[in-house]
Amino acid sequence: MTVQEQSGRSNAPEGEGSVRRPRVQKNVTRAIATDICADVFPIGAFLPTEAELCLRYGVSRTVIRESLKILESKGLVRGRSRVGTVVCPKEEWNILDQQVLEWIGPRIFELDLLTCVLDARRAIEPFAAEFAAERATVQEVAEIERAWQAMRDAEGDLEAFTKADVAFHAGLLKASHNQVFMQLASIIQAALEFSLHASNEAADARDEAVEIHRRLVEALRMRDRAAARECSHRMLDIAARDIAIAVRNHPAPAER
Amino acid sequence: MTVQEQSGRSNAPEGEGSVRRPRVQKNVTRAIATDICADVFPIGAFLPTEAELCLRYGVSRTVIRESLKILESKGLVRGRSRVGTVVCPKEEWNILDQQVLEWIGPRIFELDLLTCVLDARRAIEPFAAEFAAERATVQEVAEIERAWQAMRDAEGDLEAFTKADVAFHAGLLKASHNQVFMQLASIIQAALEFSLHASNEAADARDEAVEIHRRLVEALRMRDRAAARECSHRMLDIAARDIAIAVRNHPAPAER
DNA sequence: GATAGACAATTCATCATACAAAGGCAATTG
DNA sequence: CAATTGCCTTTGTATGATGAATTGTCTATC
Repeated sequence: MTVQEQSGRSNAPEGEGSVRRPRVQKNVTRAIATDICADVFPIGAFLPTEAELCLRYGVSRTVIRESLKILESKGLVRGRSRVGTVVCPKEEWNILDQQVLEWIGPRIFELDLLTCVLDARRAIEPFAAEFAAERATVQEVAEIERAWQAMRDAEGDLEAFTKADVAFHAGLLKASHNQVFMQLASIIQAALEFSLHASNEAADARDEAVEIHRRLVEALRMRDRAAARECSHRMLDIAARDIAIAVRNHPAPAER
Repeated sequence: MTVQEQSGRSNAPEGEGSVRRPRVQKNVTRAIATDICADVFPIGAFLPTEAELCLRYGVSRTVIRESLKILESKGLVRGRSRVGTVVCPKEEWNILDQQVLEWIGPRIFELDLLTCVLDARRAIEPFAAEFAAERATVQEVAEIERAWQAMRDAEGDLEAFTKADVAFHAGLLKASHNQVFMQLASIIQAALEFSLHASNEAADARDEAVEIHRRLVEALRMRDRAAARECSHRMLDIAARDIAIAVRNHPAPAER
């Protein structure tokens, strides 16, 4: 199936002799990227030549080349003149990049990323909470509190709860006013989305999480750095439980 | 000046009627990026049209477009169909990306990044040191020790000392076996390169740094997590002094 | 038979051109 | 004056040609 067919807007009447040219760049990039993640193009292997890729995805070389440039800039592939384009080892992938994480999707489980991210969160979030307690604006605190309210009101809606929790932590990182921490929001979001779904089904676990999140908001408002740090720690202990459950419920990585 | 002239390899004899076509993609991308960083194209402003960019940099639209795609994928610009390409606010830049940091270069001082990175290092490196003490292979410890030796033997050579120090910390992050920490190596490197030059001129300060780095290597070898963490903390206190000096010696950011 | 140099084949890199699509703007029209 | 419509501009896509460079082959020589 070509990418034009994927993008579901080929319903305009095909004018006689006129060629339809839908916008396909994003689709092609995603298609190649997900094919790489799905081992259609395995690590270390050469991608097909540009000409072959044109046929496979049904687009011109222009689109293929621009897609490859994007993938290369994110570390997924490396193009060598005259030789071809090879898929880079996963260590070189820009896993902190939002788009890359979207392309990886649920395969995040196979990359051992969840535990890495949890460890990183243990290092970062307590610090971020302290900074936020010190430097967050009232607007930022209010935004975080809105996210907390959404968590509280989510009731049984797991989707809404996850979304609110993600917003909470993203808001906290933003309120830390540290540019490095902020950049980590995307990977923490991805990790949360894929670990929360698996757990958080027990109502009492959710209640416990909501309560500790509330205490953190309060600490921010009181500008109490120590309390904020403590809340963050407790929060991560809960998250650790969730992730353990999520990982257990998934097929073992079976890494090489 | 066009980009062809910048790349200093236009010395082949110009065959009659034959057109020289040097590889210019990287140069053009860097040129546009550094122009953005240098406020030639200010934040929020529109870039010139693709046609104008072709003239300005003396390359074809193909090259311009592929460059813009790369910049867009790193968050520096956002292209809107049929409207133009605008320079994104700095918060959206992918400052953890190696290339972006190279483009920013010494302007890292103007972005308040050094203190951000120091705070991030305070959060991360002690953790990374603990993990490294636990999980580093003997080869990794040996590599870190080689970096330490290079620091010790650098004597007055500031360039060599900085390079060795960068290698030391990159090796430590790698030895933590945490993919998130590893991805932060590039920004820590950039921060080190630009802060070490400014300080480290006093020989006794260097000696103190060398000594604490030695103790960390020892802790790794003994698999002593607590000692590794402690060394990392002490190291960062020294780094904090260096950065304070570096920032003081530079023109005030004069942020908007 | 082994090695070195020349050569051809392959594939990426760049250029140039053409046209389609759609946002913005202004003239037109009610 | 407001809404519609059509033109202009600019980006998005397609295509063909050619330069450049790496890889492997082929041949000549020892």
